[in-house]
Amino acid sequence: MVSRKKMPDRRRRILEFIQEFYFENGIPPTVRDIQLACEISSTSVVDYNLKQLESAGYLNRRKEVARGIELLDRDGEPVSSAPRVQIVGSIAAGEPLPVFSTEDAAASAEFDTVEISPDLPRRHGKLFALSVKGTSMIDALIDDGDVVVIKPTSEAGNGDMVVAWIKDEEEATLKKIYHEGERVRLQPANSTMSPIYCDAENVEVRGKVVTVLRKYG
Amino acid sequence: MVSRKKMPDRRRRILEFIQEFYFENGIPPTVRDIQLACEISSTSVVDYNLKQLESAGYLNRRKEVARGIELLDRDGEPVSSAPRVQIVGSIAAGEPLPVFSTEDAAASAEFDTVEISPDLPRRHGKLFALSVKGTSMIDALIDDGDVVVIKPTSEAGNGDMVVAWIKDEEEATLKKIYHEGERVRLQPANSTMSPIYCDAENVEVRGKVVTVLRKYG
DNA sequence: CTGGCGATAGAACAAAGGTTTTATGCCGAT
DNA sequence: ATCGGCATAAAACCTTTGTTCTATCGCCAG
Repeated sequence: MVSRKKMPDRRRRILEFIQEFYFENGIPPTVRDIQLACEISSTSVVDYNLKQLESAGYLNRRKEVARGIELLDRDGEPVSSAPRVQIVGSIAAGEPLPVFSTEDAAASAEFDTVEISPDLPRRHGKLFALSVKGTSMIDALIDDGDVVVIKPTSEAGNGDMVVAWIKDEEEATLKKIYHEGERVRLQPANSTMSPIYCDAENVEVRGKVVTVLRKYG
Repeated sequence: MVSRKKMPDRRRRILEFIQEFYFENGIPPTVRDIQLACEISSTSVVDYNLKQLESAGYLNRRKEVARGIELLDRDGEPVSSAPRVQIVGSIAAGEPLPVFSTEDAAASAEFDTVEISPDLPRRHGKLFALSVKGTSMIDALIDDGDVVVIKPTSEAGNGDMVVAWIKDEEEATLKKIYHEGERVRLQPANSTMSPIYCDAENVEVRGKVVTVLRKYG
């Protein structure tokens, strides 16, 4: 994998400028745009730093193409203007959760997708989605038909909204999680509802909820 | 305004290619990319058609800039890769609603914005957003801190989720609306809750809710 | 001190790509 | 027939922009 540490100031500045420029103009900057903005004396210096950024995995350069810089997200994927995530299944009380791994999802192309805001993959990397079946998540303010976007992980900090699988109930649910020693508190997002307490052994975190999508009309 | 009718086949093809190319590559095509893809014998023909498309309001051309084509949406606004809508205020029970008109919002630049999925403005045109203060919309499955994206309109069909202002209660709310003769039924999104009935005269629709944004973490 | 390495410079080159000029075929209106 | 607009052509032109070459500077380990 690519190293992601100490980057020279100027290099960081260049990268930030590219992101900002692309965001504002919808096209990548030229080498000379960068040169000007970052007060660099020579285009060759820009080129040098771009090459460094490229081999560090921050961006891609289309050869001999005007404005050929292509920004990459943390997984090395191009930052698309209309990112989509796959809906790998549904979540409902009492139904097993679909297994979702990066490989699986990439391999099986036959899933629905939803378009999401571009900054989500920028911030969280690879994401998946589940559609919610039924109103069993209503205490988490999530309705039938809503789509929850999930960052796969088995670790969760206190207060994270997670996809939790409660083993002995055979039930999947969306709750805020709090580790309290031997047990786990699952708190509905709806503050008027009461929490659930479970044995820590009995709860499996499958992912963190990044956002909820609900469309009307 | 710009006329939007009978467009020569080739011109339409060019426009579609630009959209497709930009979508797939994240950068606009060059004149020669278009020439090749649309099987046109000369760059000048492409240029000619681009000029036509430009004066018809479909796109913008940055002069003397490589890959300077900028697609415009139906309002003549650049199709940004990361569209943002302004949060023109907040919505809460018992507080007046901010006035939102296209002109107002464009003029006063000092608002927060949220990034939204690009297909929303494509489908709905100009949009606004309100941040929800307090838990008074909890029956509509909308939490404190959520942001609702709104298409401004005073008309609403049955079943639309709308921003409704109830005059004599001096209260703004988010509900599904149903016209029932002399009166209006305001139905919470949460199916376990009961509807409210109001006099039709007493309810003002300010806009339709297009989507709800809720972020975790 | 000194060779090596990361970073910077200045200048020039060459390909990519926007723009222009001039000419031609195809109508529909006069 | 013919004039004018619309659309198409071919070729050249020239700016923009990626790329390369060579040299220098600071720093650090040997």
